Amino acid sequence: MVDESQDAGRPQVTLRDVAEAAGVSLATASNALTGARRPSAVTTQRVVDTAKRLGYRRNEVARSLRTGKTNTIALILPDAGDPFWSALVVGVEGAVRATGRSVVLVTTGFDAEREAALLEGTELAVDGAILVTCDPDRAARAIAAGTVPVVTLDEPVDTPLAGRVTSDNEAGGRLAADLLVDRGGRVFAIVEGRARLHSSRERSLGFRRRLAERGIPDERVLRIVGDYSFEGGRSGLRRLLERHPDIDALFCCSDNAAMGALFEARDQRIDVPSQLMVCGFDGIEWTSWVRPTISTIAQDPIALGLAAAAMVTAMIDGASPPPPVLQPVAVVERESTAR
Amino acid sequence: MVDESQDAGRPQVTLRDVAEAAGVSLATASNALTGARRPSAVTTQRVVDTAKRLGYRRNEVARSLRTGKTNTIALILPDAGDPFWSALVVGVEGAVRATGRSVVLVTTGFDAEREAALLEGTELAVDGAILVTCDPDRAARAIAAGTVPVVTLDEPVDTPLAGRVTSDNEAGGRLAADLLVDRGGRVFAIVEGRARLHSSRERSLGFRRRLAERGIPDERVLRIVGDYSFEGGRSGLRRLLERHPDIDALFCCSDNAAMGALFEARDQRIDVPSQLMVCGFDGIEWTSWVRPTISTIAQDPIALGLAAAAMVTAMIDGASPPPPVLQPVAVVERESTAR
DNA sequence: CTGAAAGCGCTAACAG
DNA sequence: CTGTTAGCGCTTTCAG
Repeated sequence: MVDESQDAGRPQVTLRDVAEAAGVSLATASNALTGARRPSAVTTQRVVDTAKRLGYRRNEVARSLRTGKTNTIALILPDAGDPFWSALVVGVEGAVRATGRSVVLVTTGFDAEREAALLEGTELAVDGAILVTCDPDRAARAIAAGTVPVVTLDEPVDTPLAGRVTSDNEAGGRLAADLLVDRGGRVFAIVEGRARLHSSRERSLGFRRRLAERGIPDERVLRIVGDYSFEGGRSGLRRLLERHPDIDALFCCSDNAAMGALFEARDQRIDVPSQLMVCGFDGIEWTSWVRPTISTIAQDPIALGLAAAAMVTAMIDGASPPPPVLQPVAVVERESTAR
Repeated sequence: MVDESQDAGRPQVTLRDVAEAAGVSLATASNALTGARRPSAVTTQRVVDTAKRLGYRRNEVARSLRTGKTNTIALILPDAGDPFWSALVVGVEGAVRATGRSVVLVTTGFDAEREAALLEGTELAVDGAILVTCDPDRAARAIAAGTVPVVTLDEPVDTPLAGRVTSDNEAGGRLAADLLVDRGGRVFAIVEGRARLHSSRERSLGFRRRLAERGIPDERVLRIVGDYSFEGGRSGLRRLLERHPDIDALFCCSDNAAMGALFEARDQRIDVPSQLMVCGFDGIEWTSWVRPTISTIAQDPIALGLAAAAMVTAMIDGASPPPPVLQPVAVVERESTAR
């Protein structure tokens, strides 16, 4: 059954083989190739040449066992297929790679227990983890029980034990409010994400606070809880309209939801933007590919990935969780709010 | 500088600690927890309880060094942000996870040398690799020089050393041809992907062979080399129209390109589908979100991931590369070809 | 500047 | 059924 004939022909060339062939000790060979302590130039050269000649490949696992570092970071998220999250994967992977490590990608399918098990368990053999949680409360406990440094990304988790990198969700909500007010909105509504998500609460809060500052009191802002999905936006708008057919300015807490809302409006023969303005959140590519193109509050997934990678690196090197990083967001104004 | 105060409070609990606390030998403790050989129920229970009490976490790195297996598969691809590839990431990650392994995601940004270095080098410490290549020829050489089993996915590589899982690209091309002929196309054109990609060649070949069978000889089929990107489709159609303004049926070898072509048509005030029909390839989600919705030849990224994971698993267990797997594709007919 | 030796934590022979 | 022992391949004191 288990034949293990791996690469039957060539047994692994070890550092010992190289050392013997080069006529130096194991220690010198190691130093020549990996170089904590640099041997003489001529010795180094001889070792390097011998290694190449023999086709030596360093065994990273043995190295990891000895050094206690795997040079690997876990990226844990609910779904790598979501357009915004896949952009985040790109940002994180690039930034982590730039630190000389690689990324172990694990998706949880929105299973909070699985997410917690990954954080608590040791099944992963990584130096640290970057987490996009689907359940901040459960994650907070898991992080406390866990053993490697964790940076929460995009979706904040309320714990001092983890680093935190998010977009400035509240500022984003405020920008959306200004946009919709400036373009002449009168009856405002919002499709929020799932209630337990801080990001959604902050976006909603920023939106409503800014509306209040612009003269629209909170009790006049219609709210519904959906989620960040296409279907969440679609059914969210439908339910809103059932009770308030006069809504003319909608803020969706994700672009997926904005997309869903757009489809619902089309089905109900409500023209966007003349009858209903729509503003999304995230800034994913296809918001510019549909008609009408969708105005949105854009996050910067590359910058988010960079910040998360830097933070987890610092924590691996022994730092306590640095202060939270808040990435700026930007308004992208398009047809869906053009009056 | 390097303080390494990791988890300063608690030093790692090793298996030896557990064995001592439970009053058994190291071997018995190992067997109780990992169980190649099952100790008596009572002993096992005692060890398990002790491990839990001490907060023991198995060191996967040490285990890997001993067993020679990392339980990790590399997924190497040009860009995890591309809509189709991100679907593929989802498929592969899920399938690999189901085998009890995890995925190390590495993107190459279309850098063939980097891709080759990953395949040849040892920087990765994985049991096997699933490769979506950007340069089949370079990859073939790298695979020969490499040391772990490789399965090429989606984009075939011409080497007997690697396993191969692809969609039935030629059949897909034929389906596109039938669709466009059946809907009344008269002047046929194709925007191909980059010349070195086998997938593109096969899609084009299937398309043209089937057209020939339906009475449209190859020399009447207009061809242009673009790439799989949005911009490739957009500029591809533009260049085609410059020379042949009468084209009325277009096959794009990717959905991204079909999307670009749709935009070019809109800019040139060419109505789709009445003046120009467009068919894409891949089956990504947003082809159903634009107007007109785009007909396409759908691949099945979940099935592809499953097949690739199964194949690489078999190869890790010592099998020679199994025969290539060809996944079926399916026509998805939508507005862009509705006459 | 170089070498000898210890040992990271675990599994798998081999004995009892 | 359980224990003893020998490493997996590497880095890193500690001596010379």
